[in-house]
Amino acid sequence: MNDSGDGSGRAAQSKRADARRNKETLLDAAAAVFVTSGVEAPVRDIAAKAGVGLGTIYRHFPTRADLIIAVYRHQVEACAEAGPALLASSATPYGALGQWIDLFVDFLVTKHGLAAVLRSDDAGFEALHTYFLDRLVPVCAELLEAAATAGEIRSDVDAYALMRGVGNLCIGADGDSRYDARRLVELLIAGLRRPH
Amino acid sequence: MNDSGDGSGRAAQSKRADARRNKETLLDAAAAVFVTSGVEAPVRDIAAKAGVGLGTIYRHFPTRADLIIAVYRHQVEACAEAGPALLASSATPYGALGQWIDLFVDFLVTKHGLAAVLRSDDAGFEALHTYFLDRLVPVCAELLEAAATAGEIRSDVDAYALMRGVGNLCIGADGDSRYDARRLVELLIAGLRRPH
DNA sequence: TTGCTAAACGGAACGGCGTTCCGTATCGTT
DNA sequence: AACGATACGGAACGCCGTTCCGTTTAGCAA
Repeated sequence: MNDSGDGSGRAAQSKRADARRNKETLLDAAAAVFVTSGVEAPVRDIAAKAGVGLGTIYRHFPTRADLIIAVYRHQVEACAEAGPALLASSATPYGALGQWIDLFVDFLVTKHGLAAVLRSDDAGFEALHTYFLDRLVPVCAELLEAAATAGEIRSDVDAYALMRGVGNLCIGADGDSRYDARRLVELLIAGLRRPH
Repeated sequence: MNDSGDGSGRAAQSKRADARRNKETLLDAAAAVFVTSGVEAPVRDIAAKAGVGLGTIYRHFPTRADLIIAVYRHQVEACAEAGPALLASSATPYGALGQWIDLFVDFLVTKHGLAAVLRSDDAGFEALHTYFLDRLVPVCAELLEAAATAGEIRSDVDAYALMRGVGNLCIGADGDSRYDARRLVELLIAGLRRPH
């Protein structure tokens, strides 16, 4: 859980030193470019910022999706791990669910354009969809189940669909002051409450 | 409110006959291609289907957005006009709102990829955003206000944001059987209910 | 230090896209 | 029949993600 994420035993020191250095440089450059130009910034911009050629970027990250995943891996992990923690520390499962969704929404909304590439259609980003959903859907499912068991929400809500929906609601949240994604997600979550 | 939509008096018969014919051919071809390949189909495909050159398509429709608008204009108008009708015929304003949103969602979900280009970011489709929103937001606002006045829903819901949210929820609804946009929109609308 | 090879590099090149531009063909009027 | 004005077609442009391959370099062995 430290260096490059493939987690094969000790360390992936098998690579050449310049390769490892370039990978780090690339990750830093990508993170910087994503902040200023958004996640959909041209690959060439990232390569230029890092001072490497295009071949280098594609050798380390076979597709743009892989680069995005690598840049945000830590934050996704943190979000995933926050789920059980919130469930343990909150007064009610529904409260934990709300706080966890807030975390996820904050994450998406502060990453210019990330929600847009996370969206359901758009082939070519399957790796990204898969990673986000594989990691977060189970966490969401656990929270939903706890809240449903406690009788706080409907019991027929699908975690996968909910995550996609929340992600979709976050699209275009920046650059449009009249569109408040957080508010809409709040309403959506409010809509989960068990009708009585 | 009949022929080509610019509404300047009698008719835009000032154009040459072949030009008018090509415009119709183009609209039909675009509609057909949108059904089979989605709204984001390459412009070249539409030109080929219509049997015209690229220049022709761009002379009639300066940008892809204009073509999409022209193709769906009738249905958007119908949706807009259904608003007041539903308000008059429904038992409660909230019921009318729900039915109207259903209409909008059905429209979006059955047009492969339309919701995706309607989304908030993505410059280059402003004309499309503007048309949809200018036409539908006032209708939505009227329904929201009626429901709020009747005390059925919160009174601090912005029509613009709601329309964008509903549109966003419809993104990627086709091609993913695990994602049920209609259901999520239902939940969002349920979340509008006044907390008591 | 030198020599060598596998590893890694850079960037030209490819295919696809939306859009522009202009030489050519056609319409419809005189 | 002749002649603008109008409209047409498609080559060409610029941008994109991605691929490919000739060149460079790290790291090791002699």
